[in-house]
Amino acid sequence: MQEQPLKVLTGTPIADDGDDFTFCSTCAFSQACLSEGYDKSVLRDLHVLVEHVGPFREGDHIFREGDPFNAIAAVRAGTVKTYVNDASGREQVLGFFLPGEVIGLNAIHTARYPCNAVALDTVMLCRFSFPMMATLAGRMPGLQRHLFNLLSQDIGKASVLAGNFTADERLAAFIVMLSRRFAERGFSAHRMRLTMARTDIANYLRLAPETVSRVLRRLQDEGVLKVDRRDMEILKPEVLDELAHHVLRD
Amino acid sequence: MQEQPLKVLTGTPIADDGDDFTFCSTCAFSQACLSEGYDKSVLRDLHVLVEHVGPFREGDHIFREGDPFNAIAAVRAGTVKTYVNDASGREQVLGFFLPGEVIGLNAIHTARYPCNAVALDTVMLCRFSFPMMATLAGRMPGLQRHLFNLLSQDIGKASVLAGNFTADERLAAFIVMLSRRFAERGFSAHRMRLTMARTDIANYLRLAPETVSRVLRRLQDEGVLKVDRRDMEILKPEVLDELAHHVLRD
DNA sequence: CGTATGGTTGACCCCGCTCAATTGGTGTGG
DNA sequence: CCACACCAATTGAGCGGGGTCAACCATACG
Repeated sequence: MQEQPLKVLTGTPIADDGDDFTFCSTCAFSQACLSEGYDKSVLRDLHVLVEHVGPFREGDHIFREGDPFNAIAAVRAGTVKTYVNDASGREQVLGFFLPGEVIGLNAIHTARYPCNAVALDTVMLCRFSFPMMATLAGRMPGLQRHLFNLLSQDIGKASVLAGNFTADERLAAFIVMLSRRFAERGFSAHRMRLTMARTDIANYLRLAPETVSRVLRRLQDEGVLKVDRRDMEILKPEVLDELAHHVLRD
Repeated sequence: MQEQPLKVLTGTPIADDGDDFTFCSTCAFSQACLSEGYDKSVLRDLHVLVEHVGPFREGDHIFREGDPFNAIAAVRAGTVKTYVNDASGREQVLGFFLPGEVIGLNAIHTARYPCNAVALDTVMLCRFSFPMMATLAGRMPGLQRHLFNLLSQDIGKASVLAGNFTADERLAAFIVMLSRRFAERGFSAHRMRLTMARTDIANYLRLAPETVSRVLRRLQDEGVLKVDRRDMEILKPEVLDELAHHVLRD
């Protein structure tokens, strides 16, 4: 498999499309075949179960809680928010998924989606039929290992929510994580567009929207951030890292 | 495979031992072979990679953060606590594992254990070499599916910690979950022994030990619980369910 | 323009944390 | 068998971070 020329990624985070024998470069599954020396027929098997779907528009639901599960999906472009409605009917944000990340992994064991997924902007997806993928994984050790890795990785992901951290620490950790995830996919680590509303961030971090507002204001006053509406620039990453340190432990 | 006579389980939660062709009845893997009609040679393959280890005594470590990962383990008897040390060196309890539950699943993708595991009382384990298990899963779709299920199941497990719930709700949810997990394995749902210290419960729920104490006291005064040291009796399950309702959404 | 929606700012209050003292159960040595 | 120490658990007093409620502001859209 050939190395693809590194695309200069600016502006809207959108992954390149790949072709019949190459996955999108940011795709979570691209490494599954790179690591092993599979011939083209096997790769074709893997690609044949990939279905490009979308675009979804802001507010469109990708799946809803209780829907029968049959596929996981990698985000190609845009941001997906997952959430549930608690006993009182209030929304509880579970996570945000950026390009290259995989949604639906927590639906496997119940055969139904345990949460809702909604597009926060224009979203493109790669759907993978999970039964077919599992079958294929039986023949491709590399793919099986990759699936185990993806699943295992997600188990410890709730660290920002767990632990009783201060509002400052939570928000700092949230921003640092966003920054890292963007950087991993080749986007800027310092300038980013927050595709989610303040209320979503607050809800995700289990804070009041007012608190998020106040903390952002203070960080801006201290020259750590520059926030204009949904555009954010990180001016002093080291201050954020220091704050996030307690949450992220690194 | 024959149905085993249902053992009357009282007192100490300890799983029966199984034999060469039968898993311990409470084991998380017992269903992996029951569902499919595997012949005995395949079952022998599965059993041959099971290694009974223990006993571990109270305070013994089963693995430590950073240890190289090579095996997952099902708890046969006793309780295992997992925890990490945060940036300030303070302990952060991640979870408690009862007989029949599996530890080590979150270590797969890093190839190192991301947390510590310690025995809270006398603990017996079944170790499964993970590389061997993964290989075998390639030939046994039922086993592969079971592993996917176990992993998927664990992704959403942090619900008691996520969400900003009151101390009452958190503690009630904790007790209800413990009760259910004991009941699932055939132990009493109403009388249980708390193998973990108050400080561990508090730490796990992200509350101060004093708060746990006070809530338990109030629940006892209201006749919901009877607590004597580490022995707990649930007198009004419906009150606990009502409190836990917001956390567990059911 | 007027209206709607999301975001910001201010005033007040409550839940749960902190600090400190006390109890009680358990183990140990004389 | 008792005296003592040690640690977990409990109880009380006081306080502060962040939630709640309310008003205000700004941008987007008809």
